[in-house]
Amino acid sequence: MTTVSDDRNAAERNAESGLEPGLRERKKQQTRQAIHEAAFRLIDEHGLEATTIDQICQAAEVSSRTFFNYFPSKAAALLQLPETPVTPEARARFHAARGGLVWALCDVVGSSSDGRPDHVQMKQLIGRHPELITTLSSLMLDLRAQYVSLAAERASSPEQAELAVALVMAAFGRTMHESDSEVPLVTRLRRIVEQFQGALDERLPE
Amino acid sequence: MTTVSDDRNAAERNAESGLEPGLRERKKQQTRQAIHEAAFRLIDEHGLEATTIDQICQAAEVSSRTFFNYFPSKAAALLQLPETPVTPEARARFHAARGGLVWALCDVVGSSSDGRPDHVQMKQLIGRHPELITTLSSLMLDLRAQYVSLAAERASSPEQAELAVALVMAAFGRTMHESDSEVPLVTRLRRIVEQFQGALDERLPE
DNA sequence: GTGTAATATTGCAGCGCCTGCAAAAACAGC
DNA sequence: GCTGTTTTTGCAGGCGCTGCAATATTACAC
Repeated sequence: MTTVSDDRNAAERNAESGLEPGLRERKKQQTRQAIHEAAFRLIDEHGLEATTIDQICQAAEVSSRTFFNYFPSKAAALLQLPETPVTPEARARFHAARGGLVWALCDVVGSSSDGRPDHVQMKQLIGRHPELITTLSSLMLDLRAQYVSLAAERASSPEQAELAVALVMAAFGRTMHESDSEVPLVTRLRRIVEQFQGALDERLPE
Repeated sequence: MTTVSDDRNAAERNAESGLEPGLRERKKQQTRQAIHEAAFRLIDEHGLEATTIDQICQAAEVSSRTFFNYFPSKAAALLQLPETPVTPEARARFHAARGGLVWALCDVVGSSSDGRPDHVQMKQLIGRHPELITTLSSLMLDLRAQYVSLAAERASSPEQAELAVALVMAAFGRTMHESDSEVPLVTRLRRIVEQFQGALDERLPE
């Protein structure tokens, strides 16, 4: 029988009590980071297709089975997308943002990606390997769903929420093709949305 | 040694001389169609993930190796995207279209899909299985490239061509979520692009 | 320190997707 | 029928990914 009186696991109790993470948690983060870095280095060197998961595991010194305990796929280990990009702060900023729904979404999407510690290296990697763009967009599908439900909080209809997200995600895809990594993503997103505007107003249909 | 005097194969010689296709060619089309129909029926019934390629082959009465002689993947057999959606007629219509670049692209993209013999059934299938939308968009990537080069023929810059295609493809993705299959795709594309316009003009940024 | 529960890592067996290669079958033209 | 071409098929195998059970490691109470 167990000695603890509740049904929460150690990690939850730890997070709730605000204590520093124990050895176990530190090792997990360390393993996760080792896998990610090995994936990054090898894929940057040989490409996504040419790099096998076994090679990554060998470089990270873990078994291939452990790899899948941390990431569901090779691309996930490389890109390491946040599980919940819509943080409470992002949600607050979204509701406080001035301008239309699309522009508010640019803020959220842009800052969630800019906030990553290695976002500069990621941009450079994607710049060197354009084929990763399609991989990225397919991995972003569940993130996209979160953006849709966020957008629905300000949209007049669910359709309008999906419409706005579709626009911003299309703009996000375009930002990947640009090479100037020093400009913050939010700015670049807004620029592209403005270009969308220009393209649509170019000439009205008959 | 061979009895023909040139290095072209039978199919090319046939197409060039305009003769009716022989038994060999007819059987190929027949096999292709059998695989496609089996894939369509089984996936519609059990879903994309739950249907294995071996099941499709069994239903189509071909070996699994033959399957891959016709289609590179399960989804490709189901959707059977045209290899060249930009026909000469589509190109002519594109250049003759009035209105801006985006609107002209709507014509091409819309008609290339509406022209399919089974486009009504495909729409209904996608309506019943929304998860196919992501599969479809990843398969459309090379088609997208063709649209980009087509757009470049009328665009003032390559960037503008890619921008316009990104917009139209985003609109195309939205059309998949609608259920009214009787309205032609071109019309629905234009409607969504107009909604894009409205969403962007909703309120200008500060 | 020791014992026990919780958690992480690993090996293994296995399914499914997909490819190259070479043999066998089917077709085309004479 | 015979021959060359094309298609089909079987086979071997790599790779991605998952479930399961055994093992090793950490956490905690005593």
